[in-house]
Amino acid sequence: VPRRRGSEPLRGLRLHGPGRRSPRQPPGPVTRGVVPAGYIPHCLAPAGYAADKKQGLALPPAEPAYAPAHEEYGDPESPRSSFSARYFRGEAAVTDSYSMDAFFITDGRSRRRSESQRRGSHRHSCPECGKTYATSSNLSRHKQTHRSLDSKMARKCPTCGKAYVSMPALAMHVLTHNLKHKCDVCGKAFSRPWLLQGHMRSHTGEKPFGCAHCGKAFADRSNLRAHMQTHSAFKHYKCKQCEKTFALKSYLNKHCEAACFRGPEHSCAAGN
DNA sequence: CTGGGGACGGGGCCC
DNA sequence: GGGGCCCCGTCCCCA
Repeated sequence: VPRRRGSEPLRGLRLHGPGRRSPRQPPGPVTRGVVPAGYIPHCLAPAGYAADKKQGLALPPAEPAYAPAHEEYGDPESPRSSFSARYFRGEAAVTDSYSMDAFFITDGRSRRRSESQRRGSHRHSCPECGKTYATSSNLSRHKQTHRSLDSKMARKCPTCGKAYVSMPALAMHVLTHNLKHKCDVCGKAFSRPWLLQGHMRSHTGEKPFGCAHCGKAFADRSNLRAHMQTHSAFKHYKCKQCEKTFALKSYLNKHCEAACFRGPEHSCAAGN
């Protein structure tokens, strides 16, 4: 039995963020994930991938765990950067499990990205923030995110009135009102097929994402990522008020909200 | 109050 | 332009 439901009202003030909405939706086809060519097996295990389902969760032998040694998380906002560099230089271990290295540095997209970069393909960069994109079309979409909400280009969701300056973001949001993908077990419905896919794991108990360090498995990749951080001895998020440090940004946020800073007028920015 | 984990929406990117 | 997929961040619950 799931402990919580998306339909629960939001509790009190949050630092920021969209909050949760509650999906209820009709059935729809659940698209199977397809493992893109070049995917690294140990890092993307596959929610709902046929091969995996057959095998169930088979955690690979724990590799020499990760060395606690990833203090080179220089930027807490982007803990993967140095890993990526090492990986692509061939210095990071490649294993069959979700080791710290493997988990943080590799995913299909980053590999594809790096290959295209090796090929020297031209990147289109955003003049405002410097982010680069493979195509001018992708850059054009991205530029929309820099528009002001006051912009004439801003559009509102016809259902809830929420305003968006980015049309792809609006399109995505509109989908959240169209809950086509319904769980056959509990009836909960989702706007996107992969959300249902993830939800189904709460019924099946399938946990494709395993930690190579302790063997614990997770149904959600994001949760494994957070779990991996709990293995780290390094706490990169520091409270500017009391200087306590935390392994996860969410812990710091929670601390700021509950302990050092009370009330919306305070901000407890993550330092490091 | 902290740490850990389940769940899921938004944004980004590729095809 | 749309679909599919993934990461990130957040909300919430519980020990």
